[in-house]
Amino acid sequence: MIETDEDRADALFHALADRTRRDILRLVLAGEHSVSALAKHYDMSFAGVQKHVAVLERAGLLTKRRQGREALASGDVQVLRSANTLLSELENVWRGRIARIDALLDQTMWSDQAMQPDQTMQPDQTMQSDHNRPHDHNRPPDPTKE
Amino acid sequence: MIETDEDRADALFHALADRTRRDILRLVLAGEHSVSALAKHYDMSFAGVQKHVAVLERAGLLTKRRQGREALASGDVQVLRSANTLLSELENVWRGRIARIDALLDQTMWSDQAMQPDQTMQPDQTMQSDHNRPHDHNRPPDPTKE
DNA sequence: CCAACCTACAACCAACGGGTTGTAGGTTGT
DNA sequence: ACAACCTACAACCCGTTGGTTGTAGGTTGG
Repeated sequence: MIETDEDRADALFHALADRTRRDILRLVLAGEHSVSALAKHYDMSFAGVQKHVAVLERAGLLTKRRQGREALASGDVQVLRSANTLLSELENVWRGRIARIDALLDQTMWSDQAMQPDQTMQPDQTMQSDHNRPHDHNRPPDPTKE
Repeated sequence: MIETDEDRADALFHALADRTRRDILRLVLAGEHSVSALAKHYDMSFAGVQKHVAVLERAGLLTKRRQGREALASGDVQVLRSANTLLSELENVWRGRIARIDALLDQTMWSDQAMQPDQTMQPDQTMQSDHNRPHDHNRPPDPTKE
C-alpha cells in the first residue's frame, strides 16, 4: 500500500473537511494540547475527539508526543502549507500553460484506470504548450485577454 | 437552513478530498467541458461523473451553463482562492496573530455572502481557548525568531 | 495501595458517500 | 419524424465515517 501523493491529498482535504477537526487544528496550531484537554472543548465523547485527532494525525496535520500519561498534540504548519501548495497548483492550471498535464491526460489511458495521476505533484515546468489535442475543442482561458 | 461559513468550508474541502473531483476541477479550470466530455476521461459511469460534478458545483468550485443539449462546466478560480484563504487563516493562528479580520477586510472572499467579522466558530466555544489553559503557557511559535 | 486520570482500542450503530443501473425528458442532425 | 445524444434524477448497493459505549492498561498523586 504505497502512499502516493494523491492519497496524501485525499487525507489532507478529508481531514480539513470537518469543522470540529478544523477547530481542533486551530487549537493545536496555537499550542500543545493533551487529547483530553481538547475533548473538553466539545460536546462530544472523549473517544469521538480522539478519533478526530487520529484523522488529523493520519493526514500529518498534527503530531502527538507522549509525556507521562498524556498525549500532547501540536499542529504541523508545514503540512498545512503543502495543502496550500496543492491549491496553488490547481490555480496554476487555471492560469493555463501547464502543457505537461494536458500531455499526460492525452497519453495516459483513462480507458483502463481513472486515477493514477502522480502528475501534478512534481513542479517540473516544461512549458511547451501545444494544445492540438484531438478531442478537446475547448479553449483554455487566455489570461492575456481577461 | 442558513449556509454558514463553516458549511461552505465543509463543502469546499470535502469537494477537494476526492482525486477524481480534483482531476475534474483541473479540466474545468483549464477550459469549459461538457459533462459527457468530462465523463469520457474516467472509467466510470456517466452518472458517477455527474455526481462528482454536482459536488463540485455545490461547493461553488464549478459553474454550469446550459448551451443546447449540453451543460458546459467551467471552474471558478475565486472560490478556489477562498479555500486558500481559509488555510492561510489557519496558518495565521499558528503565527499567533489574530489577523483573520484583517484578512477578511483585505481580500474580499465570499463577497456575495454574509461574512461578518463575528464569525462564531462552532460547537460551543469560540477559539479563545488559550487564555484559560491552566498549565500551558506555551507561546505559539514566534515567526520573528525562526 | 488505591483512586483518579489519561489514553488506546474494539464493537456497534445510523448516516453519508461513491458507485451502479434505470428511466425520462430535452436537443440535434439527417 | 426519428434516432442518437446529453442531461437530470431516482433507487439501490455497500463500504466508510462520525458518533456512541465499554473495556483495559499505563501514570500520577495521596
